[in-house]
Amino acid sequence: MARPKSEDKRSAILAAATRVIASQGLSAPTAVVAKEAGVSNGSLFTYFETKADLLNQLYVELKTEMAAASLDGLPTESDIRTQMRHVWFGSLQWATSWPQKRRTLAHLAVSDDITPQSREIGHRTMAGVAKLLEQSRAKGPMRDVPIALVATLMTGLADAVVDFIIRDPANAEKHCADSFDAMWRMIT
Amino acid sequence: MARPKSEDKRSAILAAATRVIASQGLSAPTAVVAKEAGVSNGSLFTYFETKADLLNQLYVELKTEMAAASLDGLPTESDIRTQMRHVWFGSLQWATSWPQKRRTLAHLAVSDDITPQSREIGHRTMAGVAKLLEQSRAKGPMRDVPIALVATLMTGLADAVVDFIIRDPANAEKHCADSFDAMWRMIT
Amino acid sequence: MARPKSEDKRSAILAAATRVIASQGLSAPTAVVAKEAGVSNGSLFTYFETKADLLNQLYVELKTEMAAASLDGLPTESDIRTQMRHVWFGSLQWATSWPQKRRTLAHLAVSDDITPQSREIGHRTMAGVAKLLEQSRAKGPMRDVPIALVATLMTGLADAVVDFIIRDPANAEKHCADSFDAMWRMIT
Amino acid sequence: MARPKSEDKRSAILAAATRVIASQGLSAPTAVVAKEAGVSNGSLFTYFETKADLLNQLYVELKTEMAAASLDGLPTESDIRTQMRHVWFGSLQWATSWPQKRRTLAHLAVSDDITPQSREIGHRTMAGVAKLLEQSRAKGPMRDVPIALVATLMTGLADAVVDFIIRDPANAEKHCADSFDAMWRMIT
DNA sequence: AATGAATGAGACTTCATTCAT
DNA sequence: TATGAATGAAGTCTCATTCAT
Repeated sequence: MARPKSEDKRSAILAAATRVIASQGLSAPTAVVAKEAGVSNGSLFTYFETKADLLNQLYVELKTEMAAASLDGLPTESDIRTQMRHVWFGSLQWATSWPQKRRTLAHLAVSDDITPQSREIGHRTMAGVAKLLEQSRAKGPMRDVPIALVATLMTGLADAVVDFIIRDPANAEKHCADSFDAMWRMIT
Repeated sequence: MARPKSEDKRSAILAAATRVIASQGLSAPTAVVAKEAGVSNGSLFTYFETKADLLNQLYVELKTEMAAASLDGLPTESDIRTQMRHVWFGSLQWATSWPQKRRTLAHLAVSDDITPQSREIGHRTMAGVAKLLEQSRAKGPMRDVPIALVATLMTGLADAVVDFIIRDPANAEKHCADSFDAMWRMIT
Repeated sequence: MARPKSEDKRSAILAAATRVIASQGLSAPTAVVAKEAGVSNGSLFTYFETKADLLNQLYVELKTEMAAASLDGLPTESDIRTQMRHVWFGSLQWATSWPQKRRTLAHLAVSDDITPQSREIGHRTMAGVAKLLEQSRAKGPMRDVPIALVATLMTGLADAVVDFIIRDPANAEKHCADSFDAMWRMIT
Repeated sequence: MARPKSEDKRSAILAAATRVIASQGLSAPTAVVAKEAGVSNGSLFTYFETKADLLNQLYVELKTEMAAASLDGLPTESDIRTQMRHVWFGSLQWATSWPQKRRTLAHLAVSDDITPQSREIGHRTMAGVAKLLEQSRAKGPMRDVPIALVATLMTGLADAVVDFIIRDPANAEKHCADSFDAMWRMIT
């Protein structure tokens, strides 16, 4: 209860959790996370009530960060395709630059500990992207397809490319471009 | 002589594991799986040496079943698009008909317990689909993109649709059609 | 119930148990003993009702064998010292020739599974030696010490030498002689 | 800060283990040891990493205690025989005063869980006795016998007497004296 | 009689969470 | 507030013994 004293410590724990979960999976003990964060066993629980709570907050944090990376510096004056390309490259770049964050996020995304509320928040961070997407497909072949399906398809595509790039980082740039073209063909 | 190891029991355990993991996740206790299968705690371990072993065998089994569903009844005489459509509908249908299997497979796919060997086997079951894919994109805009990337994108797309359909099964048929069209635009 | 059919199988199990216990200790699973004996899991229990039963029978068998080795070829016409020396060398030789038997016997000797009855039987196999011992100390300094104590001391000495010889087998013969002299000084 | 690891609790666990192992053997469950120590199941493992670790520490502790009992109050100014007699009575007295410790030590001594390191440490605690022994036999009939063998013989003798005394404690004093005389005859 | 699958009690150990310091 | 020892429920796996074949 009450805001914990040190925001640094909170961040340290979240960062440690990211690293530990990336390498050990969600079953990583909280004790290991605490040690990695340079914090005591018990302190972790003054910052996060339960392990599930930690996981949820981490999920939201990573989702938010990813969204920010996609939208940062968006050329709002340019045409839709250019903006979309910016988003596509931004999010892929984030994911491939921070493989641990991306890996941990992937673990979290399938966890039963993540509440619908957290998922909803995560979803909302992507609102900006969703609007772009809406405009992109407005006059294309998917104009009558539920937007939710379109979004799902795009996300699925993006996830797949990231997986691929992580395994073959040498040609990241080209894979980004190729996949963007594919995605664009799909919705326009 | 002596009671032979019963194939029925092995199947019962795998089926039980599918159900239990779908609802409780990978951390489901082996004891629960055993009880659900109507088998004693210890018996599970005469059929599967360790829990990880059970998980791996289940993974291969489900992957194989899914591949079989996609390729079953493939109209080999028809044109590529028709065949591809058959595969697309087949695999989506399997996934939506057996939501528990699909959900469990999704859990298994991200588990650290699944060995590279198992993944390799799972991969190979999709060889038939891979060939079709190769032909599909041969003359399209992705002709110079690595086939592995194309396959990854398609799989990502399919996974995404399945997730979507599971949440909105009422319009499964339509979502299938829409997503197939999207996919086809992407590669041709 | 009823005598089991094959005496060979019984022996095979006892021999296997000797080997397995020597290397794995008393906690060796009965299943391992059975496999080592080339017999099925369940068959072991038609020859020995329980694991404890197997252990007890093995104890008696080994004790008996050791006693036989000591007394075999005893020069009953010679003087006491010569006979005693024969026994001493005989039993040490057995113990050093069959280190596994000796090791297993040592394990069994401290086990809580060995019943007083079995120990009594084991004790009795040494009766011949006891009589010799009785005569040896009759006129010596230990003539008024309880014979049981004398026997205990002698056994303790013998055990100790065997341990020593097993660790330094090269000079077995000399250690035998030295220790016999020591023992003889002790009781005469 | 925080509750410090309590030396009392560690001792309580070791003492409980001594009692429990004396009566149930080495297969005594850690849960029983914990309960006997008035400590929770899990706490045992904050003091001892594994059961084997507990066993090893207990072994070293008991060995050390026994050595201390033998050497405590050694009349270093007296002649060798007197000193040796002091040691002999001291160690026998310890063993007969603490039958549970002695019994547990006997169990531990034959356990495969005791590491060579622990045995080495145990061995070293007896260094003081070894020196005395060396002097004792210097001019006697065993002067050319390896000292290690002499030590082994003596230990074997002592162990045997203890076993005997435990079964017949009434005449402990006399058995001590008799066995010491026997031992002394042996080495001088 | 022989086989080996079936059983289920329990063993050791881990770990989220609490609480004394 | 920070610490880390304390807790005990729970998990995986083992194994003596039984029993269907």
